[in-house]
Amino acid sequence: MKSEIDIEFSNEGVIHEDVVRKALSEQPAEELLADLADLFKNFSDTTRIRILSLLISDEMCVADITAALNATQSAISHQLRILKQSRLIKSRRAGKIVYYSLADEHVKTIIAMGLEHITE
Amino acid sequence: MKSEIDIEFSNEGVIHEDVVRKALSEQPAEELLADLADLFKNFSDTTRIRILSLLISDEMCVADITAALNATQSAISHQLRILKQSRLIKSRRAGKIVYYSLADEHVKTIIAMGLEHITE
DNA sequence: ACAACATATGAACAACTATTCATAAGTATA
DNA sequence: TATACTTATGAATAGTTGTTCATATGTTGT
Repeated sequence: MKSEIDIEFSNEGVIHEDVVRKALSEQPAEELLADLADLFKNFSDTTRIRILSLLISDEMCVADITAALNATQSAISHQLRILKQSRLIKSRRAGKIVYYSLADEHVKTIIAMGLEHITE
Repeated sequence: MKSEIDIEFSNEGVIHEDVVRKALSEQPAEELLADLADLFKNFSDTTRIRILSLLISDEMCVADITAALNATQSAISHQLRILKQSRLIKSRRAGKIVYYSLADEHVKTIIAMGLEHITE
């Protein structure tokens, strides 16, 4: 009997079965890849990446972000919500004002990584 | 006269002018951020990230990718075109078969980076 | 030249997304 | 509590995007 793990895929039209089998066995779990796509979705919109880029400098309140990006308060607020739900940013309230900041260092690293790729 | 660089932003509603000024002065160019968003767009779709993840293991032909991902040949082909236009992958032809592979190491690094963020 | 096979591409459609507009919710101060 | 101010949110809309279907292009062998 075989000691190999059984990898499932439709054999239909496969040309190099060994390559497919190997690649699939080395793949991260399907769910991880979905989460990964969701993570990168946050960086795939100009408004959101501009917000994140601003927050690398310092924490900022909604009004300041809005002015800095020359956008609508509503648009910024909507995007902040998305970023917060993805746990990339966090917020703290001081009276009427809500300050947003990066949730951890990863955002910095990912953006730096991307910039490196582009400006090489 | 002032020796500072003049940063433009609508003063409307600004609360902490110094913070806005500082953040804006540290920002990458507008165009760079747009390119960055475009780069991450490639990783923000499950099909595309699954393709990239497969290609980390080895170069693969369209038929094999199609089978491995249990998708349509057309869908894969369309996404391969997008990835190629973004210069994340390259292709070589051997007869009827076209093999795709990662264009450079950055893809690996970016995916690894993302996985690290998720699985921490 | 023809048949068989691998890949690419254009058009159409459904699903998703970002913005706007109007308004609500939360907070401070008079 | 009335007002002004900051932020959040729901609905509507316009624009974008991924997949499918049909078909074209390119390649090999007969």
